[in-house]
Amino acid sequence: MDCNHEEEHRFAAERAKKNMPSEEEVGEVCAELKAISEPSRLKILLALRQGELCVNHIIEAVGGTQSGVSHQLRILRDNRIIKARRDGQNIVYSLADAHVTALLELACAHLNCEF
Amino acid sequence: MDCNHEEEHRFAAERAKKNMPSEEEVGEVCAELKAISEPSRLKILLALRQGELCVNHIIEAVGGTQSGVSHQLRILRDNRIIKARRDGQNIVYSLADAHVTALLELACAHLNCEF
DNA sequence: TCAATATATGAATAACTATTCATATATTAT
DNA sequence: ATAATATATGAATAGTTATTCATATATTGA
Repeated sequence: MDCNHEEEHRFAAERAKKNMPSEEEVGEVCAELKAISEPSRLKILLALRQGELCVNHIIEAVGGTQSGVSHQLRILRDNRIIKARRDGQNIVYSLADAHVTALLELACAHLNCEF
Repeated sequence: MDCNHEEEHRFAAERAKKNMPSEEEVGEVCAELKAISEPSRLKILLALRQGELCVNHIIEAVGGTQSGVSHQLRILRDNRIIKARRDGQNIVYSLADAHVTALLELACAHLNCEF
């Protein structure tokens, strides 16, 4: 279990241990990332980069069933990735904030999906 | 199934559909994000922000079993989130590139884990 | 070559999650 | 009030994934 590396490694290990965020904090960041990390949900988010959309427009853009999309929307909403407002019969969804937008752009940056 | 919203919504829906990346592209981005989005793996990545670490140092920093950590390391390596080099008996891991570092920083940005 | 150490891996299980189906709620128009 | 439309939700299932245990591989030193 011992490591004969240079001193710098041991220091890095100690710093890492000392600075490791709590389980709770790690869990929060993971929950946010995980909400983004599923194809069906990522597609919804990519669609919303064009601007706010009501549910049937989202379904048009990403495909899938009404129920399925609605379930994914709930997960995204619960994780504050998107926000909803009612407009008559429709519920209109949009990206929650600039932080989410930035995450999306960075995630796509190394692909050619620069739309 | 029809939506009586303003014109701008319909345009957004059409743009979204037209610009939606392929299933394959979406899958690639998701795979990368998903690799980051598990507590055990995120902790490994946070530890590696301090600099390269060999496996037993990683175990020290994040906790868990040798086997468990090794399995997570493989997933991170397969997804090119981290890279490995051998140094004698040890394998030394580090973050793969600046893109990963940027993703991590952004993911943590809205928490207080600014270490 | 043998023992010791460090790391990896296959298989099994248990926990988690996406999807589907059926149904419920809420809004608008008649 | 009723019908029609839009959206949400609970339950069930099927697929996925993390974790554990046992074992394998690779490197070093004796």
